[in-house]
Amino acid sequence: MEKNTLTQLSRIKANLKQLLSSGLLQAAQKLPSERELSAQFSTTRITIKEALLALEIEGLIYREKRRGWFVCPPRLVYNPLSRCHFHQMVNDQQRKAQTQVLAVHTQLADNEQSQLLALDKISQLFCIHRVRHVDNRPVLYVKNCLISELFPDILQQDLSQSLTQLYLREYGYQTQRSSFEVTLCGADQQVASALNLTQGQQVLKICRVNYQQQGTIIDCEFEYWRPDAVKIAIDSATG
Amino acid sequence: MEKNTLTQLSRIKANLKQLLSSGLLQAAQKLPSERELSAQFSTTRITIKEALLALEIEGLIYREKRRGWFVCPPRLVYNPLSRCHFHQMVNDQQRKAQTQVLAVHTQLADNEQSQLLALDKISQLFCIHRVRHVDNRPVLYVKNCLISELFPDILQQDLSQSLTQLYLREYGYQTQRSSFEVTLCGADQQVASALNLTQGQQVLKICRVNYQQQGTIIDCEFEYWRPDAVKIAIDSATG
DNA sequence: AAGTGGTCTAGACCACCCC
DNA sequence: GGGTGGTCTAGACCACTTC
Repeated sequence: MEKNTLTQLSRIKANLKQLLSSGLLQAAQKLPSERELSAQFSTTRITIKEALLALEIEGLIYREKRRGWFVCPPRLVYNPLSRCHFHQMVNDQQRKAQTQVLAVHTQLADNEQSQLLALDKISQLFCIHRVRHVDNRPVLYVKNCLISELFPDILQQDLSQSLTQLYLREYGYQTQRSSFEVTLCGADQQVASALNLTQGQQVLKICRVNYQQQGTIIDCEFEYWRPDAVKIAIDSATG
Repeated sequence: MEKNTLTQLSRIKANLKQLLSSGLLQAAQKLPSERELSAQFSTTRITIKEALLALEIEGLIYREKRRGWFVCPPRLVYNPLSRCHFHQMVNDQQRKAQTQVLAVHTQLADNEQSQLLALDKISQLFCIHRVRHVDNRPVLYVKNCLISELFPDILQQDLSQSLTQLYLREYGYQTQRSSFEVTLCGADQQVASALNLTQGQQVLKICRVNYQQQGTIIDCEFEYWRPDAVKIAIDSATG
């Protein structure tokens, strides 16, 4: 049987949790600095950091690189099978959505992309990199990869809107079916910088492939979410 | 622009990654101890630990409490919408499955359970706690909560088998529809101890509600996965 | 310029696992 | 009983954000 050890760590965690649930701190508000907290709890910064990391794992607080620790706002509820687009989903949940195009380029499909898109020959892709905000916080980095032959001149369009709607309006492609995978991974330089993370911090990765009416592939998408910002919810009835 | 700082940390991570991809270490094999590694890399245990934690986030290695660090075996691919049961899913992926019943008890539904089960009055529940292994590693702690009125005498059955099949065979309840939520959280004492985790380590939580033919609720289920052990994959066509 | 988190050193004791 | 990771101290310098 395990002893019920009362460590510094659990004492600090309990205190901080009480502070968070007391409502003294608003959502997205900054916590005192690590140095201040270590003074208040008469301990070292390393121990404080461990306590903060534990609360981060529980989804109570989040970090912005070299800016500090903040209280988590409520999570966005996200159904990756829903045909509803990002701005509508966010608005439906009484939050404010924003999308910013970071970069657009053409490239040859790499291994991962070729496999997801089921390409049997080397193909040219359009890649669209965007960052999406909820209530002014960047929470999602998303890269869409499209087979360029199927989307002539799409790079001349306004790409900060819903791509799903753009596909339908300009090319007549409607998402009929999609498949996706969810994993956790470390943020690379690009993702980290867009989401104000430290490189290597954990993000939730969703790889999705969209299929149109005839069953052929439209595009594939790589989503990298701040893990504290989202809750995946799926119902087989409403697929 | 960010400077391309070459830290100790990234040096150690790169070296360890090379070691892992070299194939010198087999899946589930133990890494050298933190003290050994800190000597090899001429650094302190804290820095080594940070490097190991980073690799844990990337899903390359995992910990067992006070036993050491190990190489991650390939992930189990899991579709929570599939009607396929655990043992079959694991066998289909050429892995070995095992289920162990930890505890069974009756209790009154708490808030979370009442809400998931859509109970409008205080109800008695059967709760079945089990741990599931893949290739002899405990990777999933699962708690099933059933409304006791609907499942007379179920506690006399062998509960290490598939409950879905038991529901069908003994009571005629077939899962027709299910809904679920995915989040990350810290492991509590029970979960941690069953999965050889340290309390507070991150686990992937899946809350699921199953509905039978007539649309009424069968049970709800709380799954806690070792995050490195699983990859969620869903296809709207095969739902 | 001041303050923040990110990284790092050089130790220590403890609870628990394995032999 | 020896070795492991878990926890903890008391500092330090650096890169970056904010003012």
